[in-house]
Amino acid sequence: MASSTSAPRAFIQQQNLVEQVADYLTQAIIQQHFLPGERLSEVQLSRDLGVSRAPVREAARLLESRGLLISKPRRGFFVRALNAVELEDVFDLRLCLERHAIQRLAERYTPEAQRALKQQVDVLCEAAVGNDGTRRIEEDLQFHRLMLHYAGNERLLRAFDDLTHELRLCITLITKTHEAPDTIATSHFKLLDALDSGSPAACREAIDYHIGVARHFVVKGVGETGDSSDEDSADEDVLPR
Amino acid sequence: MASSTSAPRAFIQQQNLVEQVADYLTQAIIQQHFLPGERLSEVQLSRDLGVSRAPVREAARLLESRGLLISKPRRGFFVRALNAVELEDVFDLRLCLERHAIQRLAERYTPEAQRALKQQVDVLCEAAVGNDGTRRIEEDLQFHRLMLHYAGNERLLRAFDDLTHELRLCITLITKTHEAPDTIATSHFKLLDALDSGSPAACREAIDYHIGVARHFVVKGVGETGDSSDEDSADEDVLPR
DNA sequence: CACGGTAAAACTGTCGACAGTCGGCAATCG
DNA sequence: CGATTGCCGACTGTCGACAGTTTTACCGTG
Repeated sequence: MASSTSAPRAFIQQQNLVEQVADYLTQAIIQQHFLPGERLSEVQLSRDLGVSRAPVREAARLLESRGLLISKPRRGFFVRALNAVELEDVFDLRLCLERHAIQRLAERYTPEAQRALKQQVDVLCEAAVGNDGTRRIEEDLQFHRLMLHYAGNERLLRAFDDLTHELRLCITLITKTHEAPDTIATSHFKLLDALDSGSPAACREAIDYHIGVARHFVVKGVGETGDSSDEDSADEDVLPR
Repeated sequence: MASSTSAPRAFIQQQNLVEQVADYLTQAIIQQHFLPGERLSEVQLSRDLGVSRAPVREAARLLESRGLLISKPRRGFFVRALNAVELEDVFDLRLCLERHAIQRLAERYTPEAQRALKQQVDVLCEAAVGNDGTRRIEEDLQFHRLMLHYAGNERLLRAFDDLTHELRLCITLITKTHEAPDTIATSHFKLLDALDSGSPAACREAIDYHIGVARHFVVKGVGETGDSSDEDSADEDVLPR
């Protein structure tokens, strides 16, 4: 993380530097090369990546909007650290979005969507038996992303993507305490069955159960491994306008 | 804990240039000083505002994340233009968020929340009889923001705030075709009554009706005044990962 | 007169540099 | 010995400048 004499990424020469830096930072944060609460030095990063500070700053702003970083004035950018409450809020919002999405999807459940979702469940099951925890999570998220996609609301999908970025903040926690392979499979098959049935109530019940299980595992992981870091400012949110 | 007033917030020093430029740009876009689809020249803006291009670029990135601008590589930043479908999506997501919020709020409807909401409805009614269309919209949004706030999910509130930024893109359309004052009042009183009743079904019905009316007026406004602008690229969304 | 090509102008992406500010450390005082 | 104050280093915020690219305007040609 600090004092990286090692050349991190040599292939910084393809498209927008900003997006490349943003991708690098995202991966580095997800893989915990930068720990939650850690401060990111702009000059350090620009030196390591061999670019100027301007792209680094703009990429950091991008990640800030995605909830991966937070900026303190005159202090710099810090890796976001989710506490238990914030994590609960994330899962509550996810429940909100996916409930809505599965209802919309049930209204317009095309054979194409059905095929794509089934295929993704197969991929997920294949990944579930492997020991690559990160890939398991990614395929899981991809299934849900497909649901949101076929729900037919681009804006809803964007809100979900924003949320998954934050979810990836604690992806290492999830990989350690994830469900068993067969649990994952049955849990997703239930979603497919509910969609096939076309019953809104069944869909809602299935998604509620599904998110509830995921939330349970993540919260358990946070509780075991330790929560977020510093709580420097105990400022109560006095309803900003 | 000496001072009970607890105002350690030292406003003495204005914020950084980035936020100032962002605020200026936001207001300029809302007030249609920059038309939808119009390109924003960085050098022009920096000259006009008397700052360098760096803060302008960072502010533009910020607004891009809020959905007010879109950036095309090597082309620059353009004012976002919502077409009819995107607007429908925005209202669908708003319905999703507010349905969830009012359910959560009903579960924890404190006297404080009740008082604040009632007060805001009074303010809104007062604004509704005036002829300041923009303020009417802002007070309306503020009421809904209060609902989201007292729902107790910070992340949900942030998603709502992101959405309102996009809603403000076509605020001038809304001001022209907004509802009558008494309609606004009764519509919001129904929400309060539903919350007072504590019935989830009543809350859902009230918010569905409420959002539906708002959506109707906005879509009508778009249909009358004209939709979005250029559709240069007819790229079909091929399910990006 | 329409059209295509070329060159100039303008603009974005990126860089290095300077100034103001913040945090930490040490010297001084009670 | 502990607390306070001044200083120093490091860093962020901001700026002007350069290179590559896109747009535009002009000119020549069919």
